Amino acid sequence: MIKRSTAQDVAKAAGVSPTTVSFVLNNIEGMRISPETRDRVLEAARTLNYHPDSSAQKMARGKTSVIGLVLRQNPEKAYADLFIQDVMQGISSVIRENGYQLLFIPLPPEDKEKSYSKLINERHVDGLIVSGPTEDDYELVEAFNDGAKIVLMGKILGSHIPFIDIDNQKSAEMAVAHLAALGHERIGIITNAPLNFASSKDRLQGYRNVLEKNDLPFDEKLVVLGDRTPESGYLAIQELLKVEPLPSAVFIASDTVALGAMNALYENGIHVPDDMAVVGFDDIALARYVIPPLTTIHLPAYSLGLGAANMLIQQINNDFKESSEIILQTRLIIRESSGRNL
Amino acid sequence: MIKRSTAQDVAKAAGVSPTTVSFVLNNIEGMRISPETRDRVLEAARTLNYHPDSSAQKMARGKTSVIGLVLRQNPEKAYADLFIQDVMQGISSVIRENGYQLLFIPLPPEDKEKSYSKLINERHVDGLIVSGPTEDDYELVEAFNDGAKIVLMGKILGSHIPFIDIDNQKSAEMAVAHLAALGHERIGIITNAPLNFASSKDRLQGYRNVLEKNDLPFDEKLVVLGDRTPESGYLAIQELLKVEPLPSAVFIASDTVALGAMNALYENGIHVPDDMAVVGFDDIALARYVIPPLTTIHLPAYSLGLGAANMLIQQINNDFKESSEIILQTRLIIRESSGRNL
DNA sequence: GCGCTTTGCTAAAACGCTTTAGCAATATAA
DNA sequence: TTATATTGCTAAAGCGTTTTAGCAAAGCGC
Repeated sequence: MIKRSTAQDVAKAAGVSPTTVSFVLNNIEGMRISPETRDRVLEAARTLNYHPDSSAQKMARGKTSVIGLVLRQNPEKAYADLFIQDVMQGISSVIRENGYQLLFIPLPPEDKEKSYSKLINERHVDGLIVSGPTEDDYELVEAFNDGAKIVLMGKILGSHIPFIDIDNQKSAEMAVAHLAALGHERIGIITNAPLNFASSKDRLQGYRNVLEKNDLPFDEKLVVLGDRTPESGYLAIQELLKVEPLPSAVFIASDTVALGAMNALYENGIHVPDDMAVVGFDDIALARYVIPPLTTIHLPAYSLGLGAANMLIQQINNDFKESSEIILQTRLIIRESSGRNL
Repeated sequence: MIKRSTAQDVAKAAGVSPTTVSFVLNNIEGMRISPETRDRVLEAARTLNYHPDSSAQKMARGKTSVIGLVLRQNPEKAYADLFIQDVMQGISSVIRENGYQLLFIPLPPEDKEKSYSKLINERHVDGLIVSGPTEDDYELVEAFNDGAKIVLMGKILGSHIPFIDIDNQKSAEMAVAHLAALGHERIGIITNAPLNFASSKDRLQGYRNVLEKNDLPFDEKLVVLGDRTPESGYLAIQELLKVEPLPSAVFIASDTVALGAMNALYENGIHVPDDMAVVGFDDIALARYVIPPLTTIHLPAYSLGLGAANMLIQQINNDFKESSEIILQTRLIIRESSGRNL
């Protein structure tokens, strides 16, 4: 194993001090370095294949240049929810630009041992983007109050943690209103996740609002909980199929869950949209390729990631340009799974 | 912002030296610490909410406890290939157990600026799992020869880098042989990725082998390149539909690509499997939920991730139990998309 | 009471960088 | 010519750990 070369080595090779090496390599302004010296250092660094040790830099500079994306889910499910992929793309794009790296952190909700402060205190990360926080994440609030740099995707009521989110309630209303407008009077719902997630609760509320506005009765039996995976949708829709009388449409508050549900419908010989209209939520990349293509709510996942990363970096730099509470617009994408007027 | 507490602070609070703090907290054997002192240190650490600074530990210990998963793809596509999700799960499970963390590193093939050695030399990571290396990744070989700890998922011919892989050629043979056995005589192929990826090339070779074995002619027009995404499949299948005479079956060497292709078939009113039989590759979680459910080659993605992580950790510890070349078994999963005998 | 071992702890160096303060040499101004 | 500014660099401290070497006190055998 060839030994890594250090700033010392470069300094010696170039006949200067490590200080000068640091100045040259970091392009420090205001430090006068003659062009010849600069070239010599650069040359030495290149021939020695020098790369500064990031840990040493962290120590010296007091920052890590790593930001963490924490997914408040089991590791098994963390990667299952497809919309997170677009989010990651958005985050990646700004992060790279600013010289940060992304650390991926699945953090199961039941993991209660001071995980956030651990993450931050151990200086693994400069800041955190937390996706899908639960409603009662006291530890997160505490960490933020202790000075941790945090941006939420979603929100925690009553906290002052900056967040970027969509209007889940209004978006769900759009989805269900579409179904109602098509003439459906008995509409089921499969939630995206358990109800301790704010997004689930809000989407369910949106569903109820539309029923009320259209004088449709609310039937608890038509509410089934999903849990982010196709599997959960596959199971959930079976529950719905047991209900009498059968709904003619279902709003599934997650495309990923909807994929599983649609398969179960197919297996049961129930045709979408003729026998059962379906509207999803998220507009994952695959939604357009499902058979039949899925009517859904377009959630600007890429922008969500982009915005969150921007907010976080601003926060880290104590440089607040934008508002610390951003709500992004969604829109209804009508494809085939919702069918036509009854 | 409440100041982070350091080992110094704990030492002072417990009335001992930082050395003792370190001994207690790391449970160093052979160092005699009285139970009372130990308790005092532990107590102080708890009340001060002490967490060791990971960078400082890295410096002192010379290791980072982070391993990198590098995806040899554009960041845009890195998350699109769904099978990688299962791989990540497998990796995560061993990594957690061993106290490592996962750093996610999309590394575009065109990114030629010494990226691997940069990663390793900057000490961001202790080791690397490289997914889908291209055939001619000299830099990777060089990094390995320089002592970097690397495990490949896939392989590079002629290098001695440990790898874990499947037999792509044989697996593709299974897929195409299934189609041939059903009576198809004109079978197309959409590759999973461009042909500079070893897996693509091998799968194509498997396809050719079966044609030959069954005395079926090889027609270049029936070979279209996919590129890991549903979009690429959507486009690729249209190429195939222009060919005269039309194939009656197609082997799509990636389920993710197949999803897009199947949608295009649907849009063109071509029924799967009656008008066109389809066999995929990977057996992503969704394959079972596609309509119609996808016949495919089950690739043990989880085990792949698990095995790779294990091999890497052994390599890091210079503790070679298992072989450094592992081939995992695949199997054909027959669902509906391949249909019945013609 | 003398040497020897064991116990329980600590001092100090090391890891590889950044950054502040400052110094010598040269250039400029008066 | 002397005072002052500028240029081009470096010494050394500091970041928060781990770890090696070693020291004082206590215990033990004789």
